Amino acid sequence: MKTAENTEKEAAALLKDKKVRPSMIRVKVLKYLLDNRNHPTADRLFSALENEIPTLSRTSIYNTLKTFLDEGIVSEITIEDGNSRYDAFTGKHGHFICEKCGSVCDFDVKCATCAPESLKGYKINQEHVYLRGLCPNCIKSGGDGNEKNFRKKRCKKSS
Amino acid sequence: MKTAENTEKEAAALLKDKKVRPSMIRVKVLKYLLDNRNHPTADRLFSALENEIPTLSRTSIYNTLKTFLDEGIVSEITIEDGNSRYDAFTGKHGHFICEKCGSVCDFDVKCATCAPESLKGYKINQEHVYLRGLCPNCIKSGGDGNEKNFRKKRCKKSS
DNA sequence: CTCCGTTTTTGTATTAATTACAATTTTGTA
DNA sequence: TACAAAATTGTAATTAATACAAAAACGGAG
Repeated sequence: MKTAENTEKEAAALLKDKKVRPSMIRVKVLKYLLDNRNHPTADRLFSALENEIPTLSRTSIYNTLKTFLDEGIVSEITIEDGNSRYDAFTGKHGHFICEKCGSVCDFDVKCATCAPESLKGYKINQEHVYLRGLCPNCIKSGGDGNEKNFRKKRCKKSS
Repeated sequence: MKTAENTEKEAAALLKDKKVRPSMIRVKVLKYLLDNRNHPTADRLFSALENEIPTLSRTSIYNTLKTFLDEGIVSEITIEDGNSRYDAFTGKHGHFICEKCGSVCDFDVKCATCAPESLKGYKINQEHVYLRGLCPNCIKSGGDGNEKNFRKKRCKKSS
């Protein structure tokens, strides 16, 4: 069974592997991403960890994420404008966002690659598949998902 | 042959079709999007049109784009964080962004849909496929595209 | 054509995410 | 233990986008 200490060790090992010094913040951020596959924003990560690390600053979260991005430890999900989310899972998968509640979930993409032959002169580094719509919960609770200005306002907290 | 007046009329007709009053700004914004398939940001649209419409304000660009989004006249491309781009072409296609020069181009996606059966309780409204990498021009001009912090800084102008 | 209510456009102020940067603290090692 | 390098922090600045209210343009009824 997976324990908290296990993911902590796993995170540290993963960092050493990538030649990134496993400082406390880095380990805790990566551990959070491994334990909580909820595609958090930088702000959500900060909120989740500020209790554990009382001196934590937002800049450190941004620094950490930048390091992780540079080393390919996490990928950035830009499914929603102006609110980057981060994902530590490397297997190929797509992301769905509910336009009502803002939750993001993974799904398996059917095709191996979406890149066609017409891009043969290009170097492809990343591939992202994003779906937008309504999740089952929000369908149940009403609204057909075609309301105007649905979830257009910025909101800080979303899962 | 396609003339400037033609796309202007085309844009106006498209708007009337969607029950959106074809004001000058709306027609010119839509015309720009139809004439220039370069996936502009709001700011780029503003820069492109401020000469033609001297009283233009950025807010009007945002208002116009919001109306277009609500009516399904354009779609929003969030391939790059913190810089939404807009596209008036409705046929299914993916978007590639060059991590060096920031240019965005279209490509045909190979599979009809990327949504798998596992999402059968969901309502899918939009599907986006984004690729990131290096375009042929930037490959020629050097750099392997794996530089750290490559095009991480915000920059206003990009095509 | 003119009046009047509605829609569109505009300008200013605000919000919120992210970055810049310099100072401080921590870390690894000689 | 001491020192250089790396990590962390706090503050200020930047930027895209939004809120909102005032001004302007529009369109139909009389």
